[in-house]
Amino acid sequence: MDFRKRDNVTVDCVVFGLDSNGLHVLLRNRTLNMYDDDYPIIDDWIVTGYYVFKSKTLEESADLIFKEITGLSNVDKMQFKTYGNPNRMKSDKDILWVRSRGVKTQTMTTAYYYALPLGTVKLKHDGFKWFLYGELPELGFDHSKIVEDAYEDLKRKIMIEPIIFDFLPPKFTLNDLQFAYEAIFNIEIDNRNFRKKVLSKSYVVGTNEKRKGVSKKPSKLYFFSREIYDEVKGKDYLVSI
Amino acid sequence: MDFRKRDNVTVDCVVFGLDSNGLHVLLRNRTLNMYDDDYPIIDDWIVTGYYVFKSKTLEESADLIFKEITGLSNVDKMQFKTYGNPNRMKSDKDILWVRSRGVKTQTMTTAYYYALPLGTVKLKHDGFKWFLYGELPELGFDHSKIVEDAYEDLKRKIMIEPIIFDFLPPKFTLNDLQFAYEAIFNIEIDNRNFRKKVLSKSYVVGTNEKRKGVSKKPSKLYFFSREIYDEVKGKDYLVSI
DNA sequence: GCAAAAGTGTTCCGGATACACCCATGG
DNA sequence: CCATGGGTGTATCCGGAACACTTTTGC
Repeated sequence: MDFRKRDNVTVDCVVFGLDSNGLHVLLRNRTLNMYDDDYPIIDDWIVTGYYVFKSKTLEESADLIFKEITGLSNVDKMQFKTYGNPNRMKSDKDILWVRSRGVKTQTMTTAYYYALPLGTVKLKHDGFKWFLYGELPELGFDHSKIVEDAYEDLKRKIMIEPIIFDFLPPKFTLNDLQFAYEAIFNIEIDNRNFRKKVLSKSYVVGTNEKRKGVSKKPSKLYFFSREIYDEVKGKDYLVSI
Repeated sequence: MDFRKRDNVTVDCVVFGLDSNGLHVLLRNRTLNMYDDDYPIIDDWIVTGYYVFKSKTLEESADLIFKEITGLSNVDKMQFKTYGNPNRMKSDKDILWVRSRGVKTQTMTTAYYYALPLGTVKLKHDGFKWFLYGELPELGFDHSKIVEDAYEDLKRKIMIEPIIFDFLPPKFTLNDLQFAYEAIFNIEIDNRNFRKKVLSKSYVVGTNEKRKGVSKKPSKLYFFSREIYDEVKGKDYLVSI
């Protein structure tokens, strides 16, 4: 394998996680101490990214990073945009930080996002932290824009691809699913109409199991069948002019 | 300006053009003669692409290429995907051709598409040619896949962004617009329902002008108002779960 | 005056919305 | 037995789909 890196190309991974508090983004602390360990001159947050190895595809490179930070494999991802402005890094902080690492400032980056239930990730150390999407801190580089673009793309794609299920465990209740939509779009949905609509989809399949303990009345569990989805999807192609 | 190139990054431009025959793609002939000028050992077609200059953004690089082949500026474009498989070029032809040009085989490419009325382009020489989308020839590299991806992305985005108007001249008839949809989606649309729907959009604005000569009864001309569109668009955000 | 494309209304159906109460369980 | 979230049905409305004939001009 060719372990050399393409020294001007990186991959960035925006990780979305959902729990009962809402939609989160996983960020990594960016710090730089110059003279005094207690007073970092840089202390903000970034999306995790890294260089692409010459022998790897972009997808493989993204998955390597994702596995590094979450421990997970085989999670769906979406490539949503490539950023190639040679002046992407323009703030003093960005240049300082990048130089301190001995890397280049002229990099382009291809950005991906991942979606998962927040609880499935065990963070390695406190350099990583989940932030509610509505309460993001100051981000380094152009990462505010990247996260925003990821979110916009997510909202779009979620209406035409079954990404929503990536945010949920394999078995979920209809109320879980409704909450996922509500949290991501920041809207309220009528419960009865929602159930009708979801149950009309053949690819949301009921089980005989019930989730107990959490609430008072046990709730029925469903799962998403990708097989059925793949069969059905071509037909209801979105042509509504 | 830094005229050095990023020697492992290119930009590819898929150019879609519409005329009364349907949706076309602009391709460029790829030939290689080795021993005998009359018997090229490579003679197929590719999408136009080129290296990215270190001082340019990806967008600027794409526009340079686009201007080079069409003579046009300020045409909307869509970045739809970045291809980063180090083994993108695997066929003998591809490797032969690339080596003959003294360039690298390990390149990634960020791909854009452009949409315009076919007639606005004056082709410089017969190395370039328009092909009906349904009758594409054999393409070099992974360009069949790229063109296909571009088309899929186009069909998707066209439903949620006003790209359709890029295919038409500034002033167009409702029947032109209908034909554009029909050609791109390869469907038939009811004329009466279509008119009702389009006329309900405030951003399709009627003029007092009529197009004469082409057909028997002169037809009313409309234009697309981006100003009105931008005002209105936020409101009807696609949330239909 | 006729050929050819432009333009126009009404009915019907299905999916979306609005809305309020009973159910099953754990404590 | 009561608190809590789970689960259910109906009436209305609106946009989409189906469908055929008249109008205006060039020749």
